[in-house]
This record gives sequence, structure tokens and C-alpha cells, in this order.
Amino acid sequence: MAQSDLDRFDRRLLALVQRDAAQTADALAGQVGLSASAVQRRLKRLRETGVILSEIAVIDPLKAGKPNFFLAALEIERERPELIARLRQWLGAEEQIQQVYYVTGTADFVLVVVAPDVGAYDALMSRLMADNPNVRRFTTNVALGVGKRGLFVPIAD
Amino acid sequence: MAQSDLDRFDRRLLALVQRDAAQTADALAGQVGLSASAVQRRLKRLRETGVILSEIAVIDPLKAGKPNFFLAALEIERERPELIARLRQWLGAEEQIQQVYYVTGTADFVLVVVAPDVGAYDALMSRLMADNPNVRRFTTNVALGVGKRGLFVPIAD
DNA sequence: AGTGAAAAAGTAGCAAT
DNA sequence: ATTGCTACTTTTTCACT
Repeated sequence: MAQSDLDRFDRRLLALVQRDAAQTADALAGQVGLSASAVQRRLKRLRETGVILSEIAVIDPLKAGKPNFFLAALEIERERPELIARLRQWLGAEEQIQQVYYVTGTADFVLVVVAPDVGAYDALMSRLMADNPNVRRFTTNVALGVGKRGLFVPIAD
Repeated sequence: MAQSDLDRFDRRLLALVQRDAAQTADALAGQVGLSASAVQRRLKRLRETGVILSEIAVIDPLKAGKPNFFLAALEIERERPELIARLRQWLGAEEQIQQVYYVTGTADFVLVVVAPDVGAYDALMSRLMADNPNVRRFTTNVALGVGKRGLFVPIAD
């Protein structure tokens, strides 16, 4: 499903379920101006075509787990592009690595890492360096707090 | 509800619904070893006590919206702590600012920003600087791609 | 896309542990 | 205090218009 396949109703639905995926189809129907079954059909299609990747519960880290957040900026040797794919795969497989951004600028990759404590973070990053020789160095910013945490994607309406 | 109030069942439920919040209580019940009604009660309680903040649909940015991601590192004047609360509030109110981390190190705040294009990002950051005089400067990393995007919080089992 | 019936899931009360 | 069961209600699913 390409972006152009999303009509106004789909886009409005996506905006709504990104904020609250637990709403009933009936509630959504009222907001977008369709019947409940039309909403169901559209949501089903959006899930099947991968526009909606998943529906997840967002947990308050202060109330469950009390993890620490770290931001790591990796600098890569670009001479060996074949190693980059391996690195991406490695990053994707680590559950403590929550987010991976491939960036330009002072760094090449920026990671959002969540770990129970500094020791676990250190252990993770040691493994990262040991397993991926093309990571030249990295810098870490330790998060003292998290002000906001979301995955909202704005959709042109 | 403090963390210590979460027993083994709660923790296992949280681990499961963080991956898939659309599962039925019956399916969850089988995985944690409780009845469906016990699961429902616990989930309700976890929502009411704010351990579960929300349930959201995760959208594939490439298939909907095709936004650009930016990582902004803000450097703050610490001389006026009263302005920091205002800044935090400002950041929280902006929908394009998806995530805010309060960090130590080279920067004070790191933002994950999602915007339709560079122009929208520039406009946002101009407003940020205009409205918050205590932001001394910021650096931006433009994301060429996003390798992974999640909010999973590991919970000691 | 909407309608309506059947199936499934969620909610609430209750006895038992 | 919390479980599992059961009756009840809501929501989803699906065939049909």
C-alpha cells in the first residue's frame, strides 16, 4: 500500500489510533464519519498492508522497571560498507536498543538504549564494540530523565 | 502503585502487552497461567494506576506520512532554573517533538523530532529559540533512515 | 459503504480459597 | 485480597444489500 492509497478517512483513522488504539470501532466511526464496519475494514487493511505495524501498550518507566535511558552516538568506518549491514542487524536484534537512527552530521548512528543500570549499558556497548570492528568510537549521553516518549507520525491531512 | 506492587504476573503481562496490546485476555491468560478474568482485572488495574499509560498503534513512517526524523541536542543556560520548567512544558506541548531526554554530557536536552520536511523542522526550531531564551544553541543530526523504533521497557522478571 | 445476525470478547457479581 | 466461574453486555466479524 503506497502512501497515495491512503485516503482522507485512512489518514484520520491513523491519526486517532496512534493516540489511542484501544478505542472501539464505533467510537472511531463517530469521529471520522463512517460506520463501525467501514472502520473495521479499513483498520484490518491497514494492518495487513503493514501501515499499522503493531499495537502496543506504553508503560511508565518510573512505575515499572525503572530503567535508565542512554543516548549513544556511534562513529563508523565507512570504508567497509558490507559491515554496516551487519551492524544494523546487530542493533536490530538487541532488545535494549530501542531506537536506531541513521544520521548525518557528527555521528553516523544514534541509538536510544534502555537498560536496568549503567553496568548493563556498559556490557551492551562492550559487546557492540567487540562484535562490530567498524564502530570506531561512540559517545554516550546518560538520560537523567525522560520528558516525553512517543512514536507519533504526523500524517498530512 | 509502586514498582514493588507489581508481582510476577503483572510483570509478565506488561512484557507481553508491550509487544502486542491487541491480544485477547484469553490469549494472555494462557501465557501467564491465569484465568481470562484475572488478566482483565490486572490490566484494568495497571491502566488505572498509570503503569500502562496508553495503548497506541505503531505506524510505518515509510508507508504513512513519510516524515523526516531529526535529533536535536540543546545546550541550555543553567543560570535560570525557572526557565527550564517552561522549556520542558514547551517541548511537551509540541506534537512534532516526539521524545525528550534530559541528559548529561555535551548537551542538556536531546530531542527526537519528526517533521514533514526540513522546512517544518527549521520553523519549529526557530520558534523554540524565539520562545525560550535560555536555549543557548543546538545541533541537529538529520536522520537518513530509521532502523528501529520502539518504546519497550525491560521489566525485571 | 452500510445493515443486521452470529460469534467472540470484555464486564461484573459471587462463592471459594 | 484475589482467584475462577457464570451470566450479562459490548464489540467484532461476516454475509448480504
